[in-house]
Amino acid sequence: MFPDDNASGRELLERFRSWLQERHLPATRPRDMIAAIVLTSREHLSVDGIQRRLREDGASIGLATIYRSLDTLVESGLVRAHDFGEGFRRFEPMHASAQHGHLVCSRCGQVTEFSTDRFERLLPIVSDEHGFQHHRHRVEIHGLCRVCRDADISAVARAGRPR
Amino acid sequence: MFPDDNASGRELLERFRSWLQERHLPATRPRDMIAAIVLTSREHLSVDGIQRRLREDGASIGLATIYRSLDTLVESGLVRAHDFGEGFRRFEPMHASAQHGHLVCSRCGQVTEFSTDRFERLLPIVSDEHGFQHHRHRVEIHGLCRVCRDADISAVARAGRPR
DNA sequence: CTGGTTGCAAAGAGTTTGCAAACGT
DNA sequence: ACGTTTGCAAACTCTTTGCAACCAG
Repeated sequence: MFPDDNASGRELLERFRSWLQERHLPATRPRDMIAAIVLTSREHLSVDGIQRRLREDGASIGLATIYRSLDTLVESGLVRAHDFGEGFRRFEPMHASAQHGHLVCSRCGQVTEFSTDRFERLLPIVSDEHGFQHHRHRVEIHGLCRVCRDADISAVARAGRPR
Repeated sequence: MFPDDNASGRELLERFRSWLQERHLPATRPRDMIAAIVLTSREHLSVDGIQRRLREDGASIGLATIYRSLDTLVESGLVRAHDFGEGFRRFEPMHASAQHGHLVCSRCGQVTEFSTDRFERLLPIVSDEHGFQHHRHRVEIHGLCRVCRDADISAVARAGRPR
């Protein structure tokens, strides 16, 4: 799916630092740590997940700071916020990858990306048909990821066994 | 898009009443009013919107009751909950209409449905490719509806005029 | 220095829950 | 009568905001 190294994450981090510099915004430690975690991640992290990683790195940074840094990152255009209907948001670094949809596991919350190439040409057509000015779209498939699906099958098998 | 009468809404309401009866659950006035509002609506109502309509109908029903009735409605399978990333949920009666996507206006919040016929066959394929067990999907287009788009164009024109 | 940032705590929005009183069957 | 539902208020989760202390340029 992606090359195995996270060169693109590092590059995003550099771009964010430049973005701050251009606007004469200070590159503080908390903000940089948060940016590094979000931008080099391959996951769609939640605020909770970010805080957990920060703690793993031995930093204790307030929640408000995380939220405010994420605002800045979104404003810079290098991060996108998603609401998968879980009751909280997740944040995705804008790697060079093209438009994509999301496969969301309803059980473990894991998010996988998939190419929406085949959909791209249809969406503007649909928008036009309804007089809609298309800004962005969202294509999500909710279900069970491979791991949870297999776990489920085993569970069903166990439950079905005669007692 | 739909026939102009709300026959399908009335039928849903009847089905809900039967559903309650089957499980010996009482058909209370608050619950029935909430069901009637949600099931006969062509809109994707929010809890706030439901409460407003209840007040218009001269009823004062607690928020908790609305939430609990919605739980029941969702459980009955006659209503589906949506999270369009607005910070609250909207509820949609499951009219006989086929699978559909949503056009969500980022300015006024209006939601329009569109047929996803052209997508239907692609989604299971994508799921399979990733070992995913497909339960449901979500196709949304966010942008400006016709009304807000036109308002926007006028505003831009005004702003662009030499002063 | 000076303006932006941080951390904390308090506030805010949407939603859920505990409980006694009221209700439907 | 019985179990369910209701309304209220309190609790809860995620997120935002106010403010004094702090830090980067």
